[in-house]
Amino acid sequence: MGDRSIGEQEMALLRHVADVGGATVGEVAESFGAERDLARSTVLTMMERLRKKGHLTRKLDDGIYRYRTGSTSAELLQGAVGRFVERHLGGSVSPFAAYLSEADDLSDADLKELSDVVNRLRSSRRKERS
Amino acid sequence: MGDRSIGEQEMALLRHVADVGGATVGEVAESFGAERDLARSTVLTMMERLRKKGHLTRKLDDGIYRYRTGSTSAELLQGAVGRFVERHLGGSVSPFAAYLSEADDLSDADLKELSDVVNRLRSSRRKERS
DNA sequence: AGGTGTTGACGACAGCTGTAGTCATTGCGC
DNA sequence: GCGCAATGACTACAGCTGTCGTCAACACCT
Repeated sequence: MGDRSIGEQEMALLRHVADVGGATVGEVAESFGAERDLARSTVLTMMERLRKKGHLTRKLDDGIYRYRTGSTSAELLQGAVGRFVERHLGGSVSPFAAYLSEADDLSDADLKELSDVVNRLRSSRRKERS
Repeated sequence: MGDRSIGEQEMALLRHVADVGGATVGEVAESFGAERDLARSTVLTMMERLRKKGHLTRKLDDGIYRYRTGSTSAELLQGAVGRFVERHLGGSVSPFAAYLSEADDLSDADLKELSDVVNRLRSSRRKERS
């Protein structure tokens, strides 16, 4: 178990499965796999590795296995971000701020979202300090 | 060349060299290497790999090689963040926002920095739209 | 019965990373 | 002159990821 490390392509596949809410190897190969030009066996191998690592579960359904994730796509991403911040940035988000200030292709929606989050955090800080 | 991929430990080493502004293998082994319990040969191997990949340069100085980075530690981190956002988040910053809103150990300094950046971006947006 | 497509399970291989051992050279102290 | 420590260059190897090929078992269609 314990072995929860995950690669980039694996994460993409995992999110795909999470997004469609469960899928068979054949289905994943036709959508996700076809987009990236992967052989069916490649998709199968990745899904089985993810299962061995505990990121996917499967259940026999009508004769074929249907795979599912335990988390939503958003949760997976959030976890990935957390690991990244922890491991690469040593827990500080300051480098991320530096990146943002240079990002010219930031969408208005992203900016608003960030702004909202920051405001929410700020106001909750104020409360705690009182 | 082109081959600029980099691993986690490699990035840490690279940043260390950037931070001290250039160092010999022996020096890196004694500081960075000792902290992480790495053999001198391990450090040497990593530094040479980084050099082959173009992340480090070296120059004979008093009989021994002194290695240097082309970028500052901050720039390296920023690049890492950029690659992460690009590859894992598909260019969207929204998952980062989700992460932030859950991060309870965010420092006041980090929060202020984020807030400042967001404000700066917002005001420049206003200007552009006018 | 025979061909065809789908599914599952393995085995395999290459490239990257992390980590180290070993060997030859060289400069320095005794 | 000799031994020791520092240096640099190689070689090596294991684990993870990404990618497949192949084989066997079934299910169907004709």
